[in-house]
Amino acid sequence: MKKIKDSTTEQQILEAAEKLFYERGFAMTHTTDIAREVGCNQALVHYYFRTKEKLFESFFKTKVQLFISAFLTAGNEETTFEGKLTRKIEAHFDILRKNPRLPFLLFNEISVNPQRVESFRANLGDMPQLLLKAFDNEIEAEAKEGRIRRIPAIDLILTIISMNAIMFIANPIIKALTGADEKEYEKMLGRRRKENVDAILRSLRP
Amino acid sequence: MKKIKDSTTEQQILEAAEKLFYERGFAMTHTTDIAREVGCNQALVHYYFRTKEKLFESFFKTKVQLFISAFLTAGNEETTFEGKLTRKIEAHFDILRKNPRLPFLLFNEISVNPQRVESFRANLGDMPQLLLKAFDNEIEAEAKEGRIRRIPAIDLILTIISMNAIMFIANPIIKALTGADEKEYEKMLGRRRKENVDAILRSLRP
DNA sequence: GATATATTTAATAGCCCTATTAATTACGAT
DNA sequence: ATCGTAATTAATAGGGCTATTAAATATATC
Repeated sequence: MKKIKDSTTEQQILEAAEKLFYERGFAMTHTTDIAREVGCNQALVHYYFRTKEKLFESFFKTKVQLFISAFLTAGNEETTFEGKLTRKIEAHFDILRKNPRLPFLLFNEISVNPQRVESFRANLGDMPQLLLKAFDNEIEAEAKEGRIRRIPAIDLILTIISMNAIMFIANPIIKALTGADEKEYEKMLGRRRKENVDAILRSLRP
Repeated sequence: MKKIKDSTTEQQILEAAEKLFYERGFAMTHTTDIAREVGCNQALVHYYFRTKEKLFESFFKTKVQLFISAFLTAGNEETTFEGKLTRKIEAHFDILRKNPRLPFLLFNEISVNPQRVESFRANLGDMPQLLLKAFDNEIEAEAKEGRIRRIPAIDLILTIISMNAIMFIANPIIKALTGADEKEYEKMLGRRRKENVDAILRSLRP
């Protein structure tokens, strides 16, 4: 009666949708494109996901969680503040490297369609506020020891996100400005990963 | 025979287009929307600009120049490296504040439609390369004096762009994460403007 | 193997969007 | 006032996209 295992088709559709949403965003990805990508009939896309909007959301939600969780999990095994922070920055960078189009899509779709912030908020609850408070405390403790200057946690987080994300968001512009090809760009990425950690740690010195 | 002065209509269309392109991007802005915004017939949009694509380009070009020129003009009256850099960072931030949707649209449209990089490149020629080289020299001179550490100019510029732009690109997400309203957000912006200069200068210390 | 259910397809309704065309009005020059 | 050009409009062709429907095929269950 019931499907035991996800037949591969539904999964395929989701994957094709992911690829195309990444490449073109929501508005410019059509259900016909998705079907063509999978090699199935366009009606199937609607059969499984009803509407394009619902398909997008089911893709979007999992990605939002992925994007956020980088900060939460990484670096907790480290003992020093500097060690923890370094690992968090690196982990964030690495997840972006694996999903280079993700930050862009995130910012884009939320901008164009502000209601999506709700799905965002619903997924996270008040975790952000708690996280910020905890982070503020850590900073305060470290500052009390005189090892770093005081800075609001939100500013530090924004700095990390922005410095890491820019390489992926601005990828085509950077290539155009610098004339770098794909290979050189990869090298830049490796350098930038170190540079970001370095610059951020320096910027925190008292 | 010839139009002496741009009749206001063409200008109005361009302005309405600008507003809507900022709000919704290219794909989701329709010529009918633009006409409605202006209060004119939709055919007029095509009468003046032929196609939606051409209309977009004529808006896009001027904006690209605006975006770039911030770096070139600002701070040249200052004498010290630190003074110059500070002014450049601030000027860049201020231009973004006046055009909060600009970086986003820039990144977005170039991502979705990579051919636009050409219009980008055509507008700028090899200015970027020259600029980078000049900046590299300034950094080297300053580093030789022991006042800052060595860093590739491209990294420094990317840091500036990313740290400044993030507040505008991620506006809705930041509001969602922090729960800030418009007023609080404005305050954050003011603080962030200072913080960016501060953090960047610190990150350069030897 | 018969029957029920799940999957897939073909066809299409209905909508909205871009761009064009042909007709109308406004306006400047002589 | 008239003629010519510019500006504007109404109407619509033509195309593409989403979503639905009804029919066909595959798959599981008994």
